[in-house]
Amino acid sequence: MVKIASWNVNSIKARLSNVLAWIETARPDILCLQETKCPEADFPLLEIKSLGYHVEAAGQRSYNGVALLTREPARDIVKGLPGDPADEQARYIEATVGDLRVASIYLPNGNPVESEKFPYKLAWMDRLCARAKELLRSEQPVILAGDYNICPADDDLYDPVGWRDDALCRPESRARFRKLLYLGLTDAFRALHAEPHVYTFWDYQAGRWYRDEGLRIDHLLLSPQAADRLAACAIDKGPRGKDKASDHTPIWCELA
DNA sequence: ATGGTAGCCTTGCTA
Repeated sequence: MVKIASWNVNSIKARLSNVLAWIETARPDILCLQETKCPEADFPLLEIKSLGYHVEAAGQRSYNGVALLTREPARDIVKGLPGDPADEQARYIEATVGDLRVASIYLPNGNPVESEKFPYKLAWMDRLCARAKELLRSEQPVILAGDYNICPADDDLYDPVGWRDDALCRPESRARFRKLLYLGLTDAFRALHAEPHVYTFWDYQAGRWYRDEGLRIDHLLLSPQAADRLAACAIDKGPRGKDKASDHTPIWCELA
């Protein structure tokens, strides 16, 4: 059994003690991080390596940043989503770990939709779709894990009407997420859990956590060869309730 | 109620 988790930590430096504590209890084989918010040279390697993990990171100052924490060394690392050499935002890292090809994805938020940020999001999703096609052609187990900044359906958030025109819920965004599924990828959480209103993100503002008013925007997408092995998938709400919490909480799955 | 919070270092921007 291999356990793969994804967590938007909203700064690895600010979250280090929470992350270390979660790793010690959850013991994932692979942990995909997003919004690390630091260049690779500043990544807190010692503390993570002392828990028995290898670190591969793609970062930049202040914004974005992704990483792969793995118990086995990662091989054949790709940093940056292929398809646009001019894109300098640190939102994608991909590697082979054991027999699994895994990516940590921080998909652009896209708000406000009137700005250039929304077309950037949609174009980024088109590039992700192209990359997913390539990976699926390998017929290997693949897991695309991360903060997709996409709320797939109205029962994946607390207020569908209020969020209707948000970049996380817009039809253009949801259509591109469905396109990933139509390629043959499986939403691991939805494959095993039908219940509505289960979330991975609760805004810091307006008491959203205390009211359980959140969104399901962090996803584990599996190729058929990975989905065949899917044994469990869960959202661990524990870390969201801790002091100095990220606004996201980890989602994990186990493959037989 | 045009609010509210968190993290970065840019005392505004991103989310």
